[in-house]
Amino acid sequence: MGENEVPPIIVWFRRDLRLADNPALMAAVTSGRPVIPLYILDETPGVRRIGAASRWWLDKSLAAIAGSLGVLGSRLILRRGAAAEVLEQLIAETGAAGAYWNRLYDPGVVERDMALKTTLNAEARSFNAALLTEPWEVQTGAGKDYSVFTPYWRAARSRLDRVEALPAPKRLTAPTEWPKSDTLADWKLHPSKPDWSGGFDIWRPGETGALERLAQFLDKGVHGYAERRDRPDLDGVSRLSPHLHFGEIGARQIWIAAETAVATGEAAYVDVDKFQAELGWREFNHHVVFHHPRIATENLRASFDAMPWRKDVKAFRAWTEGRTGYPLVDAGMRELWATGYMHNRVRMVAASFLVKHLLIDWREGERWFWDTLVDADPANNAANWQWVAGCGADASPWFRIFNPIGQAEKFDPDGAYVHRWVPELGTRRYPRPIVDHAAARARALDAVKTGRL
DNA sequence: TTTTGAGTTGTTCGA
DNA sequence: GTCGAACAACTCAAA
Repeated sequence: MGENEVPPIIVWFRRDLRLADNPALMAAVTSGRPVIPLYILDETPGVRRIGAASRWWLDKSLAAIAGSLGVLGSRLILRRGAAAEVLEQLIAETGAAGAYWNRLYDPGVVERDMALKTTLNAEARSFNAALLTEPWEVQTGAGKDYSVFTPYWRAARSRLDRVEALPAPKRLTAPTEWPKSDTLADWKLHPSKPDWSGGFDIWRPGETGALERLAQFLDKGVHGYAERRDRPDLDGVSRLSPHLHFGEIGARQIWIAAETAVATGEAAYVDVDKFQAELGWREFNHHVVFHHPRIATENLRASFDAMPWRKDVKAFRAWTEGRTGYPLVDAGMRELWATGYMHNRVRMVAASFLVKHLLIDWREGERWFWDTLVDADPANNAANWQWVAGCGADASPWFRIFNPIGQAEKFDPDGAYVHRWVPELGTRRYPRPIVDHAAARARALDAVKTGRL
């Protein structure tokens, strides 16, 4: 680097793969310095590796953000390795004055980033891009973290009178010389031998796809969302979760768009509160995971440590492959396998079935979802599995056991969803139930009762 | 400190 | 078919 050159700022992209409402990027741009956008395929010990479906998504999302940066006269530098080493190396190579990033809140990542703040040989700055309210900003009257949703959301909501989002930068100054980069193809994020991603073509990863999805959802109207969101046979949910997970769109942008649509009366909104509360659950889950980092591996309620989980490889396999003989469960598991997604209502039923009907440890289900969901998220996935299992942050009566037949009748009344994913239903090829519902229910109630003593 | 009210998403039984 | 109660008592958050 020549003596007269201005030292650049590295913008370390992580799960914030967007240009709009990206405070780290905006801070780098407004510093007036050249900007080096970076993505690291992180191999830091203690940081959980992403699953196969997430790798598929990441591949497309990185291509999208690289393309958008290209339009602004910039690039995305790709490197792999332990994040700290990669950053130090790149700072040394480029003489960067700073490294900016947007904060994450999950186990391993928080420690990694905190350490970087003191060890990096450059100005390290972090920002909030992901959440409406960061985990430490909301506290109970006693100054503690919340573990019940309703009071948490009441407190968090009251802070959200004026939510603002940043625009996308118009232009990025390039460094005089670009550092070396891997190619996306080098990383082999897209599956091969076999390429199982045929059913994933329903998705459009990337910032543009995310904004389109939001517009589409708001356009149809959240009207009736409170009811329609429970119907897997209808197009009643936003399907923004993977976009949100990868930060292709931010919670603030969604919040503002929902508020604006209500204010301008573009659609008949009766259920916007319900939709916003779903963002609230995401906020709450991040709050919980920040204060309880071992949530993916340890019961939040220690009383569940005594639960007599069954080891049942055959049953677990039947569950993963959608061969339990319970149509709604099987449809959900097949939708997941085919598309990397499962409707929320069906997730609850399928997860409840694994934990309560099969008495298989929720952690096994959590790991399966981690690998197969395109929206697999350290906070949401772990917190929701614990919630279903009954050991989660929010007190839920232990006797709440979903009836997979009753749920199907209620939420898929014409069987459209079930028939779509289980076409052989009603023929001899469809398996008989691997457990009897009434017997399994009785067994689960007994196990929880005795296991808790 | 003690008390009090309340808590995402359910199921089954019997009247 | 509909409706209310029982399930079994716990924990949290705020007053």
